[in-house]
Amino acid sequence: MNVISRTADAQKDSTANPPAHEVVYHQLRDLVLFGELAPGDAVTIQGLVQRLGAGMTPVREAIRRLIAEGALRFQGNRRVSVPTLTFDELSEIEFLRKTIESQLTERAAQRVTNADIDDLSRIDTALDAAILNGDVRGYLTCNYQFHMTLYARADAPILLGVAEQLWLRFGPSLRVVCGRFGTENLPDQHKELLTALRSADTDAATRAMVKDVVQGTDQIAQVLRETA
Amino acid sequence: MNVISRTADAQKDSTANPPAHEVVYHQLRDLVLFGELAPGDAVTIQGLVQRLGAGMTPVREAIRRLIAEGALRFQGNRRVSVPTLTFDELSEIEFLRKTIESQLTERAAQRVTNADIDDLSRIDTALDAAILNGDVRGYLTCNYQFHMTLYARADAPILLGVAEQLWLRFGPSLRVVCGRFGTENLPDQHKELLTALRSADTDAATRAMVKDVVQGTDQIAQVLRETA
DNA sequence: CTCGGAATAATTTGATCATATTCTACGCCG
DNA sequence: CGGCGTAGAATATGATCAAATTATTCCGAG
Repeated sequence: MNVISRTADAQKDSTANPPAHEVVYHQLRDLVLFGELAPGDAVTIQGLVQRLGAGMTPVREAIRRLIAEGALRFQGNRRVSVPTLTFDELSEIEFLRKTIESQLTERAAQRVTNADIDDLSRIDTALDAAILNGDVRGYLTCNYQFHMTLYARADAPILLGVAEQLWLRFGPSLRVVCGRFGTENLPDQHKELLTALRSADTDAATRAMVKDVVQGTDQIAQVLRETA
Repeated sequence: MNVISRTADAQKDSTANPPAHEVVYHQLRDLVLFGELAPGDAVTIQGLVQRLGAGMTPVREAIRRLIAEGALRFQGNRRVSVPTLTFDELSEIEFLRKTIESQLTERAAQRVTNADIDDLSRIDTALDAAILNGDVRGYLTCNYQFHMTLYARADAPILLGVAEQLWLRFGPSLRVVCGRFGTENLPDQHKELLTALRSADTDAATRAMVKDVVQGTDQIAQVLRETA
């Protein structure tokens, strides 16, 4: 039957080893997203070949892909680097995040189940723990996971893709923010958001999300001001 | 002096031959954007190697880049194809285009010079000629050029980049629209837009742009409805 | 004699290609 | 109808070529 072959395929897919360029892409993506690479850092092919123990071709493809997504910047001469945000770019990002992520929150709020909210709660608990321990990497990953888990419920792949791209753009700067302010007073409107979700208050949820976005953007802006 | 060496460099840059992967990228991009490739068409590496007379590596990179931009779709098995839009995706695109392109129009309207408006006028004239002649390719390129020339004045690189990605997503479907309706009654709120720009009426300009977006989206939706 | 600057040499890195390997899909045979 | 083998395309590697930045050296001026 079709069902059997489908199951066989699914099993095969889960067992399938993902292609190298995919693996390298995700590794490099996380490096950018969680601030392992600082703004302005040079990204060389051969450096990544050694760092990740991969071949040249997969590394090349991963870099191209991340350039297309705005996570890396092609400097005209053949050099590639992690972009440094300008004020103007940051305000563009703020505008886009406010419209897109509030839309994602609105749609997600209408679709979340109790199990979803419990998942989000668990992530938020881990996030709090990371803040207490001063675990910057943990904070960044949990925060990202919290937002993306919620947005995944919005059932809007294109909006989600754009949102992911925006996060890639300010990821490196966010790491700098943590280094500057410490993990104590970082934006966390998650409690407010969770209670809004539990009471199915869509408006309150989107308001909380916008607050979270603005707060995060402001902190990055402050660091930019100091650096300049 | 520094000035002299800089000028020499600039001259060298203008003469510089662009790398092959860049050339292939733009060729393939135009193929998608102007509907040379229909939705659902398979995109093979070797097919492009022959069609464009390029090497494998540049073609690979161009394809990856366009996949990252949403212009092509990776089908899980190693196949790549031109995506077919769904209704849900189309409505996401409409939402994003309305917010982003109206924002771009607003910013551009505050910055355009008379020379810019004259440029836009010229493009619009060429567009009208293409419509009269039933020149689909000419219509598509002029229409794209009209919008992007305006948006370039907005001085907002990130917004512009997202807008370009969205155009890549519905480019193939737009070609189908032309094949279905002919070029006669295609969306063209450009006259209204131009007069608004001339009188520096920002609100009227953004209203005209939103109308243009909605009209285009509706026609695609109609074709999708018929195809399904 | 020392210092600054420009031209050039050397090293590093990116771009491209030819080739081997692996995986998918299709067709054939049991 | 299902499993196996083959064909063909995509993936990945390493070598080779080209470009750019860096380092060095040489010359002239102070």
